[in-house]
This record gives sequence, C-alpha cells and structure tokens, in this order.
Amino acid sequence: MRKATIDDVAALAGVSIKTVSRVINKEPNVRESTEKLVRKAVKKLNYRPNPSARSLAGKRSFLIGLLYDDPSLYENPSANYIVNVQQGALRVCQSENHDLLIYPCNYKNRNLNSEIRSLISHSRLDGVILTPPLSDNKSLIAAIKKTGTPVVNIAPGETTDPLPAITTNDREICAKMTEYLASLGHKRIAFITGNRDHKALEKRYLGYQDGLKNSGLKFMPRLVKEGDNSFGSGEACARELLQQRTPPTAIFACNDDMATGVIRVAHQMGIHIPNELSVAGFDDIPLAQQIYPSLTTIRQPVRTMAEKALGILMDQLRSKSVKDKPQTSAEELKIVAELKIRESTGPAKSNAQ
Amino acid sequence: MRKATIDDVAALAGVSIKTVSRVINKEPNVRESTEKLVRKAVKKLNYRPNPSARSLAGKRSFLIGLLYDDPSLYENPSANYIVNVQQGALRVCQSENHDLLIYPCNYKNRNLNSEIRSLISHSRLDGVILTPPLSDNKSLIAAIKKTGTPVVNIAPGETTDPLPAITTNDREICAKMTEYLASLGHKRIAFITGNRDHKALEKRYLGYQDGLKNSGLKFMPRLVKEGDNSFGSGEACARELLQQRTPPTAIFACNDDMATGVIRVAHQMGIHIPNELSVAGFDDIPLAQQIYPSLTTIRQPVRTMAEKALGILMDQLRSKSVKDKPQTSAEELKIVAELKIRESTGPAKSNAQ
DNA sequence: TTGTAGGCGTTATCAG
DNA sequence: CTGATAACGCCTACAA
Repeated sequence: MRKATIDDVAALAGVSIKTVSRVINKEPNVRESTEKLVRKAVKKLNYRPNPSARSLAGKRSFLIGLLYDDPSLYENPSANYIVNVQQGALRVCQSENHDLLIYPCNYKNRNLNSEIRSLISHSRLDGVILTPPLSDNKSLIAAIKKTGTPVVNIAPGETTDPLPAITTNDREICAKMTEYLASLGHKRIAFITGNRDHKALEKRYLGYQDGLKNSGLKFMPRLVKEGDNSFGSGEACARELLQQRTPPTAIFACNDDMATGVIRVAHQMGIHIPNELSVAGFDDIPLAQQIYPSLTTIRQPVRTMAEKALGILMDQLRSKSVKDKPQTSAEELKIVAELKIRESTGPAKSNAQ
Repeated sequence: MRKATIDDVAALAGVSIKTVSRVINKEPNVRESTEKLVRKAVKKLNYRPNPSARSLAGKRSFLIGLLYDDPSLYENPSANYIVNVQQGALRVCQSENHDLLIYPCNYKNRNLNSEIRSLISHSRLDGVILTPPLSDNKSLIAAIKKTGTPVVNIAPGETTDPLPAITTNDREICAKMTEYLASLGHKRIAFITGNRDHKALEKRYLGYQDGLKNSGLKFMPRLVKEGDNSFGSGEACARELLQQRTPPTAIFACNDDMATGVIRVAHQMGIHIPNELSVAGFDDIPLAQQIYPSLTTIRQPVRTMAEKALGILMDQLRSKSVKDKPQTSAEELKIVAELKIRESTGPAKSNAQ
C-alpha cells in the first residue's frame, strides 16, 4: 500500500489540499466541521506529512540541533549527562514532530564558530540547543544569533543576555551541601573547583563560600584546589589536600568524577571514609551509587532540563512562524537540584579539630 | 548571499543540471573534462545539494537509523557504550553526507516491531543499525527485513542469517581472561552471567568454560551465578558466592557493572582485593579505572565497531542503488577485544586452595 | 472560509 | 555522453 499524501486526504475528505494543509499546520480560518472531516481522513489513511516536501516548500526544516562537547574526547563518564539530555530532547521532538540532529563537537576548536554556522545553514536547523560548556561561549552564541536561528541555553553560568535559558540553583544547593557538612561538625571543609570554561561551576564555588559564611566558618584559601573536572585532577587535588599538616576533614568536589578521585586517593592512603574524611560530589552519576562507599552528591534533573529547554525552543519557533514579532522576552527557567546523602559523609571526629 | 542551487552550478559550469546531478551522484557517462568543470563550479559556489529536495525527488532519504535499548531506563552507565556507538556512526555519516537518526527504545516493548516499522516508513530510513540486545531480536530483524531496508547488526550473539554483522571475539577473549586467572594460581574461578536477551553474553560464558578446560580446571556449577547486567545483581551474586564454605578466589563477571558490584560487596565484607579475591569484568567502562582497586577487564573498540558497521551499511546502500542486484552476501567482520590487566587481579593465596 | 496556480531543488525519464 | 521536462509532496501567494 502506497504511502498516503495530502492529495489522498483531500480527496477522502472532499476538500482541497490547501484546507488539509491548514488543518495540519493549525492555521486559522477552518470551519470546525471541515476540520473534523479532515482529521478523520488523516487518521483513516494514517497520513503523516512528508518532512522533505515540507521543508522544501516551506521555511522550516523541522530539525533541531543539539550541540554538546564531545564526551568521547575524554575518558570520563559525562556520557551519562549527554544521554540524558538527548533523551529529554528526543521526547519533546517526537511529540512535536521534529527531528533531532545530535552534534558533538570540540569546544576548544578554533573554527567552532564557522563550523557551527555552516552546520546550521547546510542542515537548515530550525533551532539550536546549547549545553555546557558551549552554553558559556559568548562568541559562539553571537555567531549563532547572527544567523537568526533561535537558541536555548542549558545551564549557562550567567544569564546570557536576551537568550532564553534553563538555569539551575547550583549556588544555593552548594551552599546547602556545605552547610550540611558543617552541621556534621566539620571545620575544615575543602573545595575542588572545576573546568574554568564551564561557568556554572563557578556558581558552585560561590555556593561553597556562601555555605561557609552561613555556618560561621572562615574561608581558607589553602583548602581550595583547582581541578579540571577529570578523575585524575580529583586525585591530584586530593593528594595535595591530604598531605597538609592539618588536612581537611571534608572535601567537596564540584563534580562526581573528581570526588571519585578523592575517594580513590583516600583508599590508597589508608584514610577511612567517612570516619576520617567526608567526601561530597555533584552530578549523581551512576558510579556514585556503585562506588564504595557510595557518594554523597547533588542530583540535577537533567532530562527535565532538556525537556524544558525544548519546550521553550518550540515556543520560540511557533511565535516566530506566527508573526515575526519580537521574541517573547528571554524566558528563563530555574531548575532545582537536590541533595543525595549517602555513605561518604559523616560526623567529623571530635578530636580532628 | 543566497545558497547556491544546482542551477547556479549548471550555469557556471555551462552544462545542464542533469549533468551536474550526474557528477554529484557519481553516475557514469560523464566525460572527465566536463566532470572537472562541474567540480570546479561546485567548489567555487560552495554548493551542497539540498537534502530535502533530494529525498523528495529520489528514492533515498540519506537518513540512517541507529536503534538501541534506552539506557536511561536503567540506573547504569551503559550510556557510555551508546555514546561511543553514536560517535562512530556519526563520523561515517558525516563523511558520507548522511544524517543519523538516534532512536532509543525499550527492547521489551511488545509493540516494538510495529513501532520500528512505522519509524522506518515515516522517517523513510535508508538503513538501520541494530545494537545489543536488539541485534538478537529475531522477530524484530525479520520485521525490518520485510520492509526491504538494509540492516547491519552490531555484536549479535549468533551470526544472524544472511544479515551483515559486526561480531566479536567474546568467546576467545573470555577464555583468555579465564586462563589468565588460572595462571595466577586460582583454582576456584567463579563466573557471573548476564542478561539472557543479550546473546553475545552467552559467548562469554562459553569462553569461560573453554578457559577452565584449557587450564585443566574443572567446571563447578556452584561457582556460576546468574546476573542481569546490573550493578545490583552483581552484588547479589557476589554475596552468594562469597558466603560459600569454600568460596572462589576469583570472580569473573561478564560485564563491568556487575564486577563493580562484586568489588563493593568485597569491601563491605572486609575481603581484600586482590590479596584475597581477584575480580575481572568486561567492557572497560570509565569507572573501571576510577574505582579502587582499578578493575581488570576487557576492552572492545566500540567506536570502531560502529564505524565498520556503517561502512558495511553504506556499501549495501551503494550496491542497492547501482543495481538491484542481490546483496553482496552477508558480510561479517570480526572485531578483536583485548585484556586490560589492572589492580583487581593478583596471585591466588597459596593457602587458599 | 475555501480553493487555484506556481514554485521549492532534485532526480528520473526519455529523447537527442 | 548530454539535456529538456515531468514528477516528488507540500506551502505561499493570491483569488474566489
């Protein structure tokens, strides 16, 4: 059986193809009764518009580009993050009859801007989703904006100008984690920072400082080490911290990979977790529950964030097609992360002070 | 500047659009000199054919579907596997000017067959790539075959009929791992099996048995436990094994997640790895290097496998378009995995016998 | 509220 | 070997 076309539907419904088109695209000016007629025909023929024909004739491609930093460039499990984002994005795309084009790229690539512009123009993307650390790349954002393509930003460090974004409560939740550690009696709480290009991580650092302040603890620079998000850097920072004369009794790393590095070093040095050292991370990667001891961390609803991002993007596309009216002011949705208390944190030894 | 079309190229080259089309599609019957002319014009105009127009006019969609079991349905890091497959697939797609449609699905879904058939017909996929455990789903494969869409199978358990596939040396390499453990002096080597729907895992089990035989060890049913690939099942199996009166001195799990579970249980029971127990896995997930002690395991070049799979698929598409000649007999490419010896395995204690 | 004509950029057909 | 011309399925304008 041949695939039904708009003509078949029109014939069956006894209307013109334009009317069918109107119904399909939810354009106004269709009598309700005829709309019903058309919908019935559509269903009966199991009709679905041909995307190629649509994008050829119309302005839209029904293609959304999902840009992310290529996880396979590193030896780390951020793959998990990406897959969740993909999942969320796909769900919305499917329900809205769009396709998703995944595009891993190297955020350090010098030609990134032109690479992406060429992608957008050749693939005729209707819209673009940016994930960290791409979402913090001002120049890339500007380049994309110039093409007129709607963009939604996931978890940028700062509200990016008039660009809609999904933001998080990174700062607040990190303050909370720090306060939690303080409440366990820890006085020397160390922090491991992350990739400087990922601005949202700075918010975590600020949150750590807030937490100290709120708990009446003083900020000690020697307890802050700079990592780069990798497991290895977590190990290195942990060694530096734990070799100090009066080492920290708790270490809060701004992602789970580095926290894992801390745990590993503690194992090697024969330091017991959580009796002698508490460790906390951020992300709640699967590993967090598999490692021993399981890792206290912070979970972000990544999938939901992606869904919201695509929701906003779809809105933009709609308002854009309806009328070239100014974009509905940069929306911004704040997503809330939560603490996951597990085995790697516990009371500070009273004599450790 | 407007995007160049085939007309622009034709005009610049001073030929008809059909000739340009011939060059683009590498059809025969074009004089070499005119071909050069056309290519020059193409380059000068930075011309790229419009995919929508192509798929509308032609038979092809330039879309490849990548089907996989939705990793986000579970709490496990198989995301890593998927991302690597995606990466490999994307690379080939880009170089061949195809697009990749990722399609996570639940392999247990009762309507999977019709879901996929509808996907293929509506998205007009040119070809499909199947990953485990989908690659072992005979009925799904039959359903797809019926649509006439070329399929390439990644890591099926058995050579699937006349269907091209990328296979692995799972059996051989697992025999090797077992022999390695035996060479360390282990007499009681346990094995944890995996998801029954993933047939390639059976090959691992057979390899284990081969390895025992080759090492002159006798197969003991009580040392084999059935897991389901999950971390949790690894823990459960480990407990059963380690509570036996004469427990194994080595445990070989057929994936890393379960091996991780074993390590965790050993930690909890105060069993030292590798002094009192050796543990080995399969996959070499990132976690394998982050856990303490780091995990001895087996690494498969997943990305390469995906690349090869797409290579075969592209060949199929080409031969299909050239001439509806019978598919070039089911190709089968065997990929070789390798042992990664790390800290979790060591000599058996001599008194443990 | 509905319908008609024309074109989007390619490929396929069939002459030259 | 090369080139007109008709599809492909839909959307945008413009009529009715």
